[in-house]
Amino acid sequence: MPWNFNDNTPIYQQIIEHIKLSIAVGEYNAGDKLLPVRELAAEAEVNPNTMQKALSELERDGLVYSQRTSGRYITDDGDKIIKLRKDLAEEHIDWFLEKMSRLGYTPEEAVEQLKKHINA
Amino acid sequence: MPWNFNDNTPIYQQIIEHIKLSIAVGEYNAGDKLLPVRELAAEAEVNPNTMQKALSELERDGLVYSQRTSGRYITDDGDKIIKLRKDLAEEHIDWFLEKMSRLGYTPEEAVEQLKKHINA
DNA sequence: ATTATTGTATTATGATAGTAATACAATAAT
DNA sequence: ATTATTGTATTACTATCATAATACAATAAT
Repeated sequence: MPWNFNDNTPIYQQIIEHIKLSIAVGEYNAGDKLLPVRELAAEAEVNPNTMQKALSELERDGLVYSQRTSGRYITDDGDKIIKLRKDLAEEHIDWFLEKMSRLGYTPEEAVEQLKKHINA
Repeated sequence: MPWNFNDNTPIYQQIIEHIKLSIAVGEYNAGDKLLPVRELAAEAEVNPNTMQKALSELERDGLVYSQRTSGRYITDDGDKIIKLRKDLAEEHIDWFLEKMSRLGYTPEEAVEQLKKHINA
């Protein structure tokens, strides 16, 4: 699968988001083994260093961990994954309400606009 | 007023958003005269070129126009300003639904989560 | 014990983007 | 006509990023 990047954001950050999302929606499960950095890099068609950079950050977040030569794994903590999805949703919600608020919409009005948009 | 910037996004883009927002919510009115680039730059504490770059883009969007030495003005087209606010809201809605969709939430579920968040 | 596979670290290079410094151009004001 | 004020253009500096090439480190597999 050729990963899809846009030009505005650094690739390594897009990789981070991509993998986070994959974890959050269950494309990876707790404890799953990841492909080696070099293979992931080949698959995404980026330099191994770029992939490594992204993975390192995911490791700092505790979403993956690596075992020296055995490979790299998704966290074994299933709750963490559930929390991840909730946190991401929460972020989007906060962001949306914040933006709408700055435009002068109350939370209730924001919901209203959202509904209107969906039923159209 | 010291403008408030974060570090992730280019300053000139943040300026664009800032001014767009000011126009959209009526802090500027159609036809209003803007301060000179240099003064705006001083006020925002950025380099004049950075301010200029932002203003140029707003000009391409037709939200402001400049008259050689007399200065720079907000568009005279009031409808355009009304449309701007709607468009911005629309953008945020689309963005929100898109992000939630990728997390596996249907539009209806997204609304539900949003409501839940507000009543908490 | 040796080898292959994996992650990690180092250093360098080229490209791009953002910012900055400065000079130029046009015209309103005097 | 001159000057001050404004927008605009040019050029250069700097930081970040992506890539690349290589080397190193650890351990599972043999």
